[in-house]
Amino acid sequence: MIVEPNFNVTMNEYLPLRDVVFNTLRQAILRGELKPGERLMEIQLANKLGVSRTPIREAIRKLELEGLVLMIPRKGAEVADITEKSLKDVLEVRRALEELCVKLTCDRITKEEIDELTQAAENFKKTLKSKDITEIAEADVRFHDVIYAATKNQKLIQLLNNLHEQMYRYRIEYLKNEEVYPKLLKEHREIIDRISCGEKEEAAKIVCEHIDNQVTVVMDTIRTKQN
Amino acid sequence: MIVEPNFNVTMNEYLPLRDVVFNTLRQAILRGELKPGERLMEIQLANKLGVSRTPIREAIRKLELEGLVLMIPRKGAEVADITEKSLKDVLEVRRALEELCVKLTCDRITKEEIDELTQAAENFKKTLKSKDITEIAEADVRFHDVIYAATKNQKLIQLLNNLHEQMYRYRIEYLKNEEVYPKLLKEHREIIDRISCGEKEEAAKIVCEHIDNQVTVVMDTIRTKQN
DNA sequence: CCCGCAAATGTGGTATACTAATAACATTAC
DNA sequence: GTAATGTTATTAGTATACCACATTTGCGGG
Repeated sequence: MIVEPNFNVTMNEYLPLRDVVFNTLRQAILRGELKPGERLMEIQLANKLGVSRTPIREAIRKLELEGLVLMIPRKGAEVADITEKSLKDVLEVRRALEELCVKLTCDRITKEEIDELTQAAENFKKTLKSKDITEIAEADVRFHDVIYAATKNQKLIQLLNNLHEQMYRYRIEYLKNEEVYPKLLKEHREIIDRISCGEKEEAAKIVCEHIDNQVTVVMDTIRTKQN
Repeated sequence: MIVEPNFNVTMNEYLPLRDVVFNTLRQAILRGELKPGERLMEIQLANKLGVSRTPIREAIRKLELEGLVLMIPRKGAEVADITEKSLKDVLEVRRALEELCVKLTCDRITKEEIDELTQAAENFKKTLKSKDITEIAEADVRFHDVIYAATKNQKLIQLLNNLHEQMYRYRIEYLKNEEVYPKLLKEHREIIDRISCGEKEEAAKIVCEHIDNQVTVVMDTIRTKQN
C-alpha cells in the first residue's frame, strides 16, 4: 500500500495578501507600533509592505469593523484612540464573557482537555523562568485557549480571542512585573481544580478576581503612559 | 411636472458606496433573501448593483468579519450557514451580555433615558397594531437600543447590536406569532420598572427569561425551516 | 496679516489586465 | 463503460492606471 505523505501542515498555508496585511496592521496597532491618531495612508502602506492598494484597502475595511481604525470620510483611516474609557469598556465585557466561559467549561470539559489544561499550566510555569516576556505571554494565551476551546462555543471563542488580543500590550506590561508570578500560578492551579471538580460558581469567582486584578494594573499602566 | 426625488434621507451624509453595498447585502442576508450557501459573486453583484468590483469586495470583507459570509480561498464568498448549533452559540453569548447590559443600565441610566425608554415602549405598543412585521421589529430594536445606549459602554453596544442583528430573521419569525404580544408588552413594562428602580438582579432575571423564551421558539423555527 | 486661489495630496471609485486556482466538461486510455 | 487525463470557462486575487472630488498647503497679492 502507498502511504500518503503528510502534506496537511504545509499544504493549507495559503493566506490572501489582504489577511497578511490585516494581521500585520492589527498587530502593529495592538502592540503600539502604530500610535493612536496616526494616519494609515494606502499608497504609503502599499509601498512599505510591497503590495498594491487593493489588499491594503480591504485590510483597512476589516480593521474599521473591528474598531481599531477610525474612518474619516474622504480623508481616510487613522488608528483609533485607545482611551482609558475604551479599555474599561473592553474589560467590562471580557469579565462577563470570561465568567460565562469558565462556567460552560466546567460543564463541558472532557478528561483529555483537563490533561491538556494541566499541561498548558505546567508549560506556563516553565516559561516563567525564561524571563522572555513574549514567550510567557504566549504560554498564557495557550492556557486560556484550552479553557476557551472546552466551551465548544465557536462564537464565544471568537469574541474572547478578540477581546483578549485587544489588551495585548497591557497584558505584556502586567507580565513584566515578576511579583505577580506566584499569584498567577496559584490562580491557574485553583482554576484547574475548580474546573475539574465542576464547581462552576467558585471557578467563576476566581476568574472574575483574576480579571479585576488586571483592571487596576492596566489602568495604572495606561494612565502613566499617557503622560 | 418635475418631481423632486426623495433625497432627504441620503443627502445629509455622504456614504461611501462600499457601505451602501455592505448594508444592502447585510439586509438581504439577514432577511433571508440571500440564502445560506448561496454564492456571492463579485462581477454578478457589481452588475446587479450598478457598481464596480471594488466596493463589492470591500463590503464582502466586512461581512466576512461579521461572520455573515464564509470565505473559501480562491473560490469566493458564500452566505454563512446558520445552523442550530451556531444560533445556540450566539444566543448563549447574547444571554450573558444582555444580562451584563441590563445590570449596567440599572446603574447608569439617566432620567432622560428612562423617559426615552418609556416612549420607545409606547411606540412599540402602537406599532403592534399596524401588523407590519418589519415596523414592529424596528420598534423593538429601538427599545433595546435605548437600553444598550444607557450602559455607556461602546464595546458592549457594538457587540450586542451585532449579536442582535444576527438573529434578525428569527426574531421576525417570533414576532409573526401574535399570541406573544401580551407577554412581550408585559416584559417591556417589567423591565422598565426594574430598571427605573435600579433593581439589578430582578431586571437581569426578566431579561434572561425573555431570551430563554426566544431560544425555544427560534430553535423550533430553524428546525422546521431546514426540512 | 489674511484672504483667496491654485497646486499638491489623498481618498473613493472605475476600468482593465493578468495570474492562478477551481470546477465543469470533453477526451483519451484501459 | 469507467477511470484517468486534458481542456476550457469562470472567478477570485492582485496590480495598475486613471478620474473625480475633497482637503490641506502654500503662495502671492491686497
